Amino acid sequence: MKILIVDDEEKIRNVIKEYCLVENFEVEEKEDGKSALEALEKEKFDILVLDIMMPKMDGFALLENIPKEKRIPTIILSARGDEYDKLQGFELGIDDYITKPFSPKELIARIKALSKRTNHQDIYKLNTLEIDFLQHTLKIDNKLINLTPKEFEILSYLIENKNIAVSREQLLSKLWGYSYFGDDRTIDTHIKMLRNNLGKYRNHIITVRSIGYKFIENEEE
Amino acid sequence: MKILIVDDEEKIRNVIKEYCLVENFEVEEKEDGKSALEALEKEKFDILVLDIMMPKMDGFALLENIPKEKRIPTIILSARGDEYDKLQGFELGIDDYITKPFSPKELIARIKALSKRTNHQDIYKLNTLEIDFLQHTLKIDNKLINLTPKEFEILSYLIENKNIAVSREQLLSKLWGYSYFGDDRTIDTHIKMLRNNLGKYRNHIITVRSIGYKFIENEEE
DNA sequence: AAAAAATTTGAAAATTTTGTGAAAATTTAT
DNA sequence: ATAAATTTTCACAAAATTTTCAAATTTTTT
Repeated sequence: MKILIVDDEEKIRNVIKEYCLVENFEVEEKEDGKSALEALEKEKFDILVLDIMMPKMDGFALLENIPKEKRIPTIILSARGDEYDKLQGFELGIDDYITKPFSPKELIARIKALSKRTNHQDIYKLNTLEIDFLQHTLKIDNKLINLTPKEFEILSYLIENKNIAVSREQLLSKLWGYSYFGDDRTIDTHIKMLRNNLGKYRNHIITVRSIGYKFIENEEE
Repeated sequence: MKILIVDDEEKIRNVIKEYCLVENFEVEEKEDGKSALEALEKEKFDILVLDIMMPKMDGFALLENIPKEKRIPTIILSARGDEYDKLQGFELGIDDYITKPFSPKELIARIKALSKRTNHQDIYKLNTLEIDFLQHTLKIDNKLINLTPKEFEILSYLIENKNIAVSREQLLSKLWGYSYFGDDRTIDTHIKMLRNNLGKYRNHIITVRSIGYKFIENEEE
């Protein structure tokens, strides 16, 4: 999860950033609209946290200037009780709204909630590979591939964290649950089966030595 | 889809309307309870979006004054944190509520969700399989199949959620009720009977291992 | 180049989950 | 009240999945 924070006050940015890092969110911070726009141009973010009151280009102006196809779920930070802000913001299609002063915990909660309701993909496609999370199915070349539950879980998790190395411990704790006392290497066996089942897509699962595995979207060098 | 919006604030109405139009919903707006009642009298709406706090006749009063046969799925707009509102509203049979300030995107999402769960069809057909949800009948090859009530409920639920894996817990909570302390496996037995009764359509009920079951529309390769 | 470390792999063992028939319990109809 | 129908429980078999383990392989380090 990658978050862009735009606020002119450094203190606020730092607080938010700190909390985000605890949650393992990737964070980029900008202090004005212009540099924020540049960042949005270059990188892909999941969520935008945006202060309304900023010198030069304010939050609304920024929103208006984001090209349509680059718009992302946005949480607005604004001064308390500013009804006018709210309405304006709504018209521009913001997704949530929190008034200053706010508790960083609440902001985090809202970020999570927002990402959950916007980034809930039902289907993931990569060329002819297609995962339907609702149906619990994997298709390759339009043919159903039968995955075991664990294989499906692992694949889902890797894809949720695509392009990110996921450790064995992480997999174990997320997919097996808190107290698992089995062999680390169990995962390897599942990965083996998973790779076999992925057929020609098998090398999208990369082993990251001494860490774990990652699912890559683009077969890189 | 036709929506009636009742709110005394013009700005809010406009925002909602705009978003609804993007979704191709038909919209009618009223600014008070009285004119809303008249509109409900005259036209047929699919969903009512209703502000609680209004001068003269408030939202609750409006709900109470809608004749029983004219009542429609309702989403309440209420001031944040007003717990009392929520409860009162629920007792009157509202279907969802959202607190102000709200994101219009979320409202749209809720409207869609609500319409999905209330506007269910009366009849479902798949080749020569035909379910009449009103009559509670199942026909295959034009022959009546006698299902027990539970079997019919399960089949209905699976079909309402066709192509989605449904967990045993979900089935239990939806079909048996909140607090059921029986055996999970009861469901399996019902599924067994259901499959037998479905005859040649038996393999439209797929078991999703470690989850539950799903009804698939297309027998996939 | 050898040793060490980490991963892959195949096969077997252990475990879990599901299908099914029959009986018991409960509800509904006669 | 009795019979019939429905629902639930249960246990065992069957099927599928998960785990273990050790040898083989690959990669990294010394």
